[in-house]
Amino acid sequence: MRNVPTILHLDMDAFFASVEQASKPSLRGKAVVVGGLGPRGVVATASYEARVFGVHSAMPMGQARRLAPNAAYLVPRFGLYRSISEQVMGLLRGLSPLVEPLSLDEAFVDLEAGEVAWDAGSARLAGERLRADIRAVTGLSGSVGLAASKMLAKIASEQAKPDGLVLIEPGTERSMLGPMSVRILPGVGPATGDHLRRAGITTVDEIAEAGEDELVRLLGKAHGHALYAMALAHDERPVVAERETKSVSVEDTYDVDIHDRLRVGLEVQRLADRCVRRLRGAGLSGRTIVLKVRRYDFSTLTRSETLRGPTDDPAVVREAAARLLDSVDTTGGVRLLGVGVSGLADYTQEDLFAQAAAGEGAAAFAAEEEVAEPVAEQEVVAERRWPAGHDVRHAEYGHGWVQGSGLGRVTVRFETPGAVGPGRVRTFRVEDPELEPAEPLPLVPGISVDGVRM
DNA sequence: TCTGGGGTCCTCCCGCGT
DNA sequence: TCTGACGCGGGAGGACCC
Repeated sequence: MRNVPTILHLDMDAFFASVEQASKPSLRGKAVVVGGLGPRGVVATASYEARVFGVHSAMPMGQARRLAPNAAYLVPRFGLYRSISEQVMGLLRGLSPLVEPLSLDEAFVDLEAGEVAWDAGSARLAGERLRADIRAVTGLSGSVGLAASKMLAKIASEQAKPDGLVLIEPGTERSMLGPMSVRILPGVGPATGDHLRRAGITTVDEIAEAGEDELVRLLGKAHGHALYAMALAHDERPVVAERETKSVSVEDTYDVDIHDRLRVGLEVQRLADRCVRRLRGAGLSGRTIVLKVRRYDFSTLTRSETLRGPTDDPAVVREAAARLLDSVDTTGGVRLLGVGVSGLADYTQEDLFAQAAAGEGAAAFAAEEEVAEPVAEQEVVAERRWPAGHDVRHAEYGHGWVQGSGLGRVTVRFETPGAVGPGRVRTFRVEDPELEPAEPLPLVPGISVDGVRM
């Protein structure tokens, strides 16, 4: 392990919620919850104001609404988050060629490889400058951790939150880590945490004291060795810029369990098509088709089938998924269905025969894009057409966003990211011809969401 | 109170070939 | 010829992460 704190971990603060607050002045300083709004939705991100009420990620939406009934509840806008994420990742790549994104809002950077830092002082300077640049370009805050390894840099950024920077001086990591809960180590979740607790191990120091053999006995080879090393603050994992995709999958949780076997079959076909579209979009094909079924009682099972060669043919994936479904008992109803493809190969490695076969059905397949769903209820139509939080434009009142919809009405607040105070609120009929969906506006005036100066 | 979606990695089991 | 060890691919499930 290097002995200088030149690995940087960036974690954007409450990313989705912060983006929404930046684009909607009336929500600044308010509790904001972003996530699925259906009956089975969960919280993706809660603003710090909402966390005060006990709302946190992965919490069922219903529970969040009871805890914070007056918070703003919004549907995620991944397109917008992705474009802002790209701006941030661009800034990171300006520091070093070794940038490893972990998600839209997190990344590791090897500052030494970028020759922007060689000791604690220069690393801290680079980190503070980065935080200032992120704020200037996106208007958002990010927290930075600096340490001599990935694990410690990540722990440091956690401690730095929100809107801070923490640097762990080499030589101090064992004494810092020792008294902390085992749960701060990467790879220790609820199950492993319980497992260790039953063995009388609750702190990082106790892992080190237990010894490597005992850990391997408790948790198995790979996990035991890795955890013991982490507890001693040994982590040699390099920052890796390019990581190849290993699988592509899509899944849907249904608002109401599906009992009709025919309908289950149709949904599986739709998911297979969506999965193939994503696969092709990434220029990939794969050999193993996976069907995932979550039943009414939340028990989850997967069935898979490995083909003789890789495919990106929708018909082949549909048929495999249908065969797999034949082996699953769905009586009692299903709450989730998913289709995935793994064992990926580059599309270009596809043999010519398979490509020719794929070509035949391609036109028909492309035409099937987004088949209209047979939706009965007016409410659902309104919510689909005017999702809470999405941008709209009105011929007379200008740019705004949907506060809510229902009973044939849609309520819009007219304001833009640059405005100082909250904007006016108006309600319209859902079919109002003067109202139309709109693209998000840039968060920082003069800098578009694509990062281009205007 | 009732649990998303998209991934990764690990373990265990089984059958097969050597 | 029988048996076992072993490696490997495939299949299922589980834990974890954001």
